[in-house]
Amino acid sequence: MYNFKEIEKKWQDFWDKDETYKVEEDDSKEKFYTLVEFPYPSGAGLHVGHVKGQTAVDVFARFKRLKGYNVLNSMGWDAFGLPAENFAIKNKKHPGIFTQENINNFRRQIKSFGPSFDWSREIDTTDPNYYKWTQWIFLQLFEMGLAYEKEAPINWCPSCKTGLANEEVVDGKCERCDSLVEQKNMKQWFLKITDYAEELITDLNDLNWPEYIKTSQKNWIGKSEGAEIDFSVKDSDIKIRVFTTRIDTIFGCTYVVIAPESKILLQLEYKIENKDELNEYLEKIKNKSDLERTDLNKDKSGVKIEGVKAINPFNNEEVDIFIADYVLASYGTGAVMAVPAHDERDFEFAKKYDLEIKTVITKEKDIDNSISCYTEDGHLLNSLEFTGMNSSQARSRMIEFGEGKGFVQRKINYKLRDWLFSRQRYWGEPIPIIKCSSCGNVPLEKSDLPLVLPEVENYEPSGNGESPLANIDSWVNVKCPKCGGDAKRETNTMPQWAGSSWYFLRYIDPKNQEELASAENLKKFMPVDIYFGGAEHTTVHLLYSRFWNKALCNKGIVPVSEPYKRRVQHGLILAEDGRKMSKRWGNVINPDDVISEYGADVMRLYIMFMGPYGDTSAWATSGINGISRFVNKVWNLTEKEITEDESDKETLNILHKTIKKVGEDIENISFHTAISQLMILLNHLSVKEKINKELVNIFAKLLSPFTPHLSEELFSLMGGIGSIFKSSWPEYSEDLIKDEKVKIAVQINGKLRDTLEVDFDSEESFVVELAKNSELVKRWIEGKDIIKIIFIKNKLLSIVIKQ
RNA sequence: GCCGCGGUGGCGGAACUGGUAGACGCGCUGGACUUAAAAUCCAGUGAUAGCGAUAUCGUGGGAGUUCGAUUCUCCCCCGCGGCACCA
Repeated sequence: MYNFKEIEKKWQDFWDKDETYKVEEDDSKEKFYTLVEFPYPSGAGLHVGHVKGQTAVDVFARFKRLKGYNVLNSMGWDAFGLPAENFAIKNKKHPGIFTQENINNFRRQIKSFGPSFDWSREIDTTDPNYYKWTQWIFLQLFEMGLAYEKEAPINWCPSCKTGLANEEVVDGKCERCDSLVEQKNMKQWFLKITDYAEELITDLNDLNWPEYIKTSQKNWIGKSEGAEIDFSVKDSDIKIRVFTTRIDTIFGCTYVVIAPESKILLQLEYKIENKDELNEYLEKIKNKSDLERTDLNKDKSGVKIEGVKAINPFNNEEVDIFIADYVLASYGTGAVMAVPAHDERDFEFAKKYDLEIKTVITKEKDIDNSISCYTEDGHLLNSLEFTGMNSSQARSRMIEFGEGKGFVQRKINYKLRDWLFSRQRYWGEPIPIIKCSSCGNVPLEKSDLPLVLPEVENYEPSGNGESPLANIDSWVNVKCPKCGGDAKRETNTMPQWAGSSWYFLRYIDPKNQEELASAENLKKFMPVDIYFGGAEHTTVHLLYSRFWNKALCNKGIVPVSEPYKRRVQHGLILAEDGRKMSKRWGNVINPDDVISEYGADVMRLYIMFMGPYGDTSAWATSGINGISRFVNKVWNLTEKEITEDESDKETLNILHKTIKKVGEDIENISFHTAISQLMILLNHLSVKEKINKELVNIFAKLLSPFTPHLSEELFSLMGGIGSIFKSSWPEYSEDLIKDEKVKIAVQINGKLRDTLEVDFDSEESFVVELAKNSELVKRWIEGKDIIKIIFIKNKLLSIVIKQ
């Protein structure tokens, strides 16, 4: 019986002492940078989901090491965050204490399943030596004009008492605590991610990422190309600028709509005749929650502005102006031209308020067949000189025409908003800015970093938009570094996403005191060759960190514009009952328990065997038993007679097929099929009485990415010296993969009637003769005309007969 | 609504550029070992009919292309994920 407890411990100790996974200084070897998302060290401990990602990166890293690469594979802690802070509030203890305890527990748990991380490079985002550089990067962004302060309506979570980025609001609720998010006007720090919107889209093209992640990111950034058109307000100099992607429908515009929060209203104010009615409406809107406002099913409402008319510059027609909350102030210009005949929303609104609907696009040329709303492209009607053109033609002609006259501008809009970057909480990186009444926002000097998070008495957020740091007068009140006058520190902290936006750079040179990482090392190791992680980061972390990397690249700090060459995401592991694992259901699988019952190798192998890596699958105790059987059977090979005698041809054939398939499958992240091939090989070997020593060695190597402890033990039993991971991946021989005999399928009119065993590469004439003599075939073709014979070497013979 | 992915035995899932559907694992059935059980080992296992050789059906449904379709084309149904009043 395989004693996993003893053997796993033995090799884990060996790896620690041997520093087996330390990145080598050897420059002759090509680098390979494997990365897995570093965990937030929660109080709940390691989840099997973490194990899945960390095992996958480990399989890949070990494989690449054996393939001769100098592999960088490390681990760290994304340790700022709300749970630690909430713990601190409740227990009146520093969140760092709780965080350290959790980190220690996570480290122990991760080490207990034996992944090959270079622990000498471990990082922790809450360590001042780390966040010094997070702050430094902020200052670079500030210097580049990419970090700015602005008073704006922001997403505010009343329960977490902090502002949130757009990416942290899901269905109008706080991603963390599910409270309804409110809009609050506050002066806040933003990062100008929108400057990179275009690059963030186009550079996706060259990345080896799953298509669905690319589309998700594109959708999130939401590029749309169109034009801005100026409508002038009758009897005034005021212009209302609208954004549209469908300038081809301009002649169907029967009114203009302004968002309730739009600043244009102030300009128009002196002309408005129904101010009371408008104010009443605005008041009503204000009281609606964001969720209510964006509910698609809600009735559209609005109010006509009396006394003011807008003029369509294309035909000089006068149209009415409305304010309505179906138009968003935050997108485009905050105003739209309404074309009810060709836009669903405008159509709905026009129906409700009985407004004119004017058809200008038809599906078929010159035929007005539209009864309701037609939103597709088509041919123009009633559009003066543009009549008869198709939509796309009309769009470019109209833009040219309008640009010539000065009332149209080509414009690209993005849904992506700037990243709200300040949080009114304690447990985050302090923003390294001093606010001086005469000099404005003054950045700290590099030599003043890290700006260490000070001790406070009370970790509770004030709720009034100030972080707990604001209460420490001695920390807040400083002299302005520029003018020497009285000044105050910025008291907001950075969001949790900050530390994780660049951690992959720090692994490369984690102890560097002078730079975030040396240029030389960055050049050597960037980009990350393969990045494993979870689906929840498709549009948040992945987008933020690409942005930071791009900004740093523009500053000449990072040598590559895209940080992650290849991205692989894993599917969830559900509980045995098919539900999500949760304390509430009491169905959580704790890796500690699995390891003590079955061993680390069995857990790793099982998780990799559960199904396709990207798929969701449910934990099955019976399944893990099967893997346990497999591991014991592998061990039983050592009880056979180990010889130097050569293996038989069939064995070599299967062995070499396995070498080929396991290598290819690991490369393609098809771990479960790699393992099934290893099972096929084992099933073949299990019935033998004697077994070749070298064959055991090769088998151990093929298994080693999945079951490193077992493989080390086998390797050393077979006389290997040192770690198996310092050896090399076996090569396969094409000759040995070829089968000597092959089975050929014989089909008659497409139906399988017989299989013939023949020599490899047998000729058509030979196989046809053989088939014609087969009783099973004779039965079907006797007395029939053969119309056609299709022969594919080593595969099949298809005979077509006349019925 | 839009975009993306998927639907294969009792279950997880295999199947290369169209070429023997169901690899591998689980489960189940029978047998060996055992006083017995567990563990282990051996054999079987898509459905239907047949003692069997074998035949027919079979990859969500319907049509099509083809000697041949899980794979390609069109239509439809269902499930999952993302986005969603973005003009």
